[in-house]
Amino acid sequence: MSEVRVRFAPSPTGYLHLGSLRTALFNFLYARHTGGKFILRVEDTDQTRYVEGAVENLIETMNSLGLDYDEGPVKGGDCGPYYQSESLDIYKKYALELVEKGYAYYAFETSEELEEMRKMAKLEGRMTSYDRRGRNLTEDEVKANLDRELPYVIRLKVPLNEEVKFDDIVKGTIKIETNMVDDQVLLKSDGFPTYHLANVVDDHLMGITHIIRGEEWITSVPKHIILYKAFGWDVPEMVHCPLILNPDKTKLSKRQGDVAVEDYLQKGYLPEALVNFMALLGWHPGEGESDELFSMDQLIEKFTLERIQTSGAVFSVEKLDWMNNHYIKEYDLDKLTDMAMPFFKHEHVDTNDRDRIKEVLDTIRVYLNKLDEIPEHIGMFYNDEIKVGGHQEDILKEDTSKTVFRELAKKVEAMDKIEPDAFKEKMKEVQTETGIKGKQLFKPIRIALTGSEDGPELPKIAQILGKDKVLRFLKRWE
RNA sequence: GGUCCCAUCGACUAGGGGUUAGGUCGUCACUCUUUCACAGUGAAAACACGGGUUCGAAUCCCGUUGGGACCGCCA
Repeated sequence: MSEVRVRFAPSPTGYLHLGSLRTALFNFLYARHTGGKFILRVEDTDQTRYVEGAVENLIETMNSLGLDYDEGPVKGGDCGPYYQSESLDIYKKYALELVEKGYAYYAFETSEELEEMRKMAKLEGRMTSYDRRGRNLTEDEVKANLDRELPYVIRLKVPLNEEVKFDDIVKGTIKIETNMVDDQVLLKSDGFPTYHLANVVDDHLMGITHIIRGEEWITSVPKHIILYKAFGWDVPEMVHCPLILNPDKTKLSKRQGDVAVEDYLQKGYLPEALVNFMALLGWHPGEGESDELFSMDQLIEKFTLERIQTSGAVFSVEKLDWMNNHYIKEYDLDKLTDMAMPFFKHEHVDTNDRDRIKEVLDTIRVYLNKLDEIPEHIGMFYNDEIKVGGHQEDILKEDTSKTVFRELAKKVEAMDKIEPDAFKEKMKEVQTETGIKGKQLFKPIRIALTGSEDGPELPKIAQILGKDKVLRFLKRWE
């Protein structure tokens, strides 16, 4: 069997959609699993949707997720160009070839006419596709129109009364009557190809063996197969992945939450967690596998097309959060600190004191579902004074509390600097000496030091706060 | 509306003729921790429905219902 060649072919709309990420990931995993090639191709055939910097952004995002491609923009390869907008003449040549062979034809309707046609069809409850009227034009009429330089498109001449059948690796055998297939525009009046033409031509020219993409494409496969046959080309294997869904089971959309991978990265979801989580949406390693935490290497090793699910999967942030928290807890502290830096900076924390930030981060990471929650948890380490009110203040003003503060302060004063174990020891001593214990002992200290009733272990907090601050906070209530 | 796809706990899923239908997230309870979180233990929680086939169906077939995708000179 020849080498596997798969491609991820996004249109550069400005950001990487979660659904696209999953498609890219499956392509990537399959290529790496089989030792094949993963190709990135930019489908920029819609001039009206050109977005500045989209490709750079896309590549950057893919890189940060560890999805490196073998051929594509910037990197190059033997099957370029990898921007479709750079091979307009090729698509045109193929479109013309089709016309010549009788598999396609010129059509001269304007967008407005088509719009009208669709409206009527909808009104009458008919299929809204093109009514194939352009097929009735005589050769002379076409020639005359062309001579007059009327704007034209080239449309696919779908063979009527046939059945197109194909085997999808995840969906199984699918049959569609050609009468239901639209005479799709292949070449637009601006000279650009549509997705359908460009996709088929490029997939063939680039030697793509497996088309792995979202299920939303499944109804256009017949058009593509008709094209492959018209050209006399082999049809690649079809692999249509189930959609990723909103909680209401509709196709994942912007309206119902963040959909751009960049947004998730920015919020502090770790690339490893994102990859791990997305891989499990619509895919599962199979029987006997109860674990769900996989590194990229493990995913590559386990990934097969046959284990892709048939039905759509709801994107659940709760599980992503859990998984991300897991990765945050396990992550290399130095790398995590690097990633966390922007969030500290944003809170105006002195980022020169990296060691201290590292310590803070290490003690709060257990609380973090994502890095952007850092601000909620670091306040207590950077307070200059503690603000309390209500029943917390009442607790601090208890006689027993004052005793605790006085005695503890004395002991802290005698310390060189605060080590967690030593601090704990001192608290114990205060307990035995004063007879104050339990909540009466710990709660006031916690509130005095942090202004909060919960958080990480007190000794750890005391250490990070340092002797001076601890004393100052304690003495305020003596 | 037409065509196509899909159907196991709330979510992600395992299983795929005989199982107490398993795991993970979430939820709840308990334990641990003098707090919260983490961790641990446990609980509640599912085969959409109706017909076949079969000794036996969640599993195979058909239908119904429900959901979804697509029906652009967007991709």
